[in-house]
Amino acid sequence: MPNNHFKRGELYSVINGMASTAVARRLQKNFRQAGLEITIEQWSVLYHLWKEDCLSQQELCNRTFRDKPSITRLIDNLEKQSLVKRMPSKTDRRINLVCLTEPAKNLQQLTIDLANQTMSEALVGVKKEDIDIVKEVFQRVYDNLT
Amino acid sequence: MPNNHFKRGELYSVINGMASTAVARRLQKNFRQAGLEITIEQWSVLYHLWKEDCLSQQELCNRTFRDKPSITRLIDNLEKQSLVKRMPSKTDRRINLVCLTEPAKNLQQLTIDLANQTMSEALVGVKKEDIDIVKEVFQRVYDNLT
DNA sequence: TTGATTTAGTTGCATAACTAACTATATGCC
DNA sequence: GGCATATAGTTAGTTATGCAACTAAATCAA
Repeated sequence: MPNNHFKRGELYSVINGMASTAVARRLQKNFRQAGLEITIEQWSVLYHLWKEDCLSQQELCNRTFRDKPSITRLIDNLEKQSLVKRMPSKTDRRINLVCLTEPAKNLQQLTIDLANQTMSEALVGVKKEDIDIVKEVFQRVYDNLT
Repeated sequence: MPNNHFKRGELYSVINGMASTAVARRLQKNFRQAGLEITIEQWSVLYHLWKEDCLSQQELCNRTFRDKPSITRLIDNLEKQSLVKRMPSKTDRRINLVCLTEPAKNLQQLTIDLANQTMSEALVGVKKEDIDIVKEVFQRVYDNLT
């Protein structure tokens, strides 16, 4: 018997990421209000570079769950804004290392604060245990499909 | 004290809809393998029309959580594929009623089956109670932000 | 009735996604 | 060494999203 616990009307909203879309839109809005010109997608790349700088584009694909063309263009746009720089790898000439510039390094704290604030707004009235369950389910779904 | 129960590394995946993106990608793949040419976004419009045919574009905006330009273009593309037809409302000349064509009506059962099958694959090993909690959290997050 | 406001929908512009096809470099095998 | 294969990244084409500015029709109020 299939595991169809989502009713039809709800199925759709899961697939289309109703809740996560709403969170992303709010964060984008909060970025704009703070005078930040970056998109959520650009931020997600910077986010991984703040954790570990100078990753290859392929590594950014893995960590952001994006394909190669998407990363190519995100890096293009981030480079236009002088937030990252492509550096050729010294050991493998196929590889570009994507490194943060000084201005990008300075954005880290502000954007993390805005992201935390956005999640706080989103999670008002949600119990910690339930959040843990959501995280587990997300991970399980992701693992089931990849 | 802020409600930051998501740790940093997980925060991002919620905002970018890691899990729901994976589900959407799998469903798109299943559509393609079944020979269906429609996108997930187009399907989400058809989905609401199967529940209730001949909705206005504004009503489709509300039900699919999309803005007006997005719906305009989704309808444009669905019309190109002869899956829907814009019909002028008889009582309000500003309104287009978006109605299903016969070919679109025939797609309903197949796509619902594929969607259910996809959700089954995604939800292997996930408890029904946990799914209910996810749904509640999603709704709460959505309500908090809109 | 007319003039302001609201509502429904469209268009233009920028960014981003996926697929497929491509180039260039590295690796592995004979 | 030389050829097949795998890996890193780019480009082109289509679809979709968000925002701002726009047109047309309906509504509301003086």
